[in-house]
Amino acid sequence: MNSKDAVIRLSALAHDQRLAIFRLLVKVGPSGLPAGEIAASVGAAPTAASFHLKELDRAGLIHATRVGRYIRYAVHFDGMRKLLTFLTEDCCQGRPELCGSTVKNARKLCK
Amino acid sequence: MNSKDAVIRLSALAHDQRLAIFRLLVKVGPSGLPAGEIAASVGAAPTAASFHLKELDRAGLIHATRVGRYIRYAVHFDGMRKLLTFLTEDCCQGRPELCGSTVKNARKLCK
DNA sequence: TGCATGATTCAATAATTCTTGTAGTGTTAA
DNA sequence: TTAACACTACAAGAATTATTGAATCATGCA
Repeated sequence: MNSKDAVIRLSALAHDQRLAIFRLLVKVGPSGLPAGEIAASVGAAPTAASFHLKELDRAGLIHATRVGRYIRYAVHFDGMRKLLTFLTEDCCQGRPELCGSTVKNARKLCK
Repeated sequence: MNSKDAVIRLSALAHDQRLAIFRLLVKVGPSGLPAGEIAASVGAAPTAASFHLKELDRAGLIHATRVGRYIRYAVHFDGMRKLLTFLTEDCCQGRPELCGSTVKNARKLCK
């Protein structure tokens, strides 16, 4: 994970509908959802949803799998994890007591 | 933490120099650094650094404190934590085993 | 007060990203 | 093979964001 990839991922998430799509897929888990269902859930036109799904895919945050005439999208958990790790790397010079409640709460992620 | 705030924070981080500033401040911890030192560290002009610091501040990711004629910036750890939590909320419907290595590794955040 | 230093604000241009509609591709089933 | 469906690709105008230098503000000290 380098800075350029992180910026691409953060840019992908820095959009209302894309963030909603990402969070929806995080909730759903590895099984994912077809594009049409995603579009309906976040209230986006199919053409817009397709565009945003492509952006998230390109950023390495989700991945697509064709199943018959549907295309299912699911979160790319490793891509998400690497981004989160990159953001907090070497936090407080490895002295977690300096972060206050950050450590304790970060441990609750995806609990 | 709502979607709009999250998008503002993600947009703030989705920039090469701002991401570098943020990660630098995460490493440094609560004591922070003066604006000039931050600018020099990330190779930005003072005027550009000031602009980016303001963006990060406005997003609630860092905060400023004047100390004599210096202005020190430090990470706003609670703002960072809330963003990370928002991104992974209700992950896999509360069934962490579905995430694979995500849980285990998320726990290493800010270790 | 007057000056040097650290940092910010402003304004104009350049660059990127968003939005929307239309056309097109791939797949299923009659 | 033809029709219907799910989804994607492309293009153009609109809107937002980045960059830069000059001017300005705030503080400390002689």
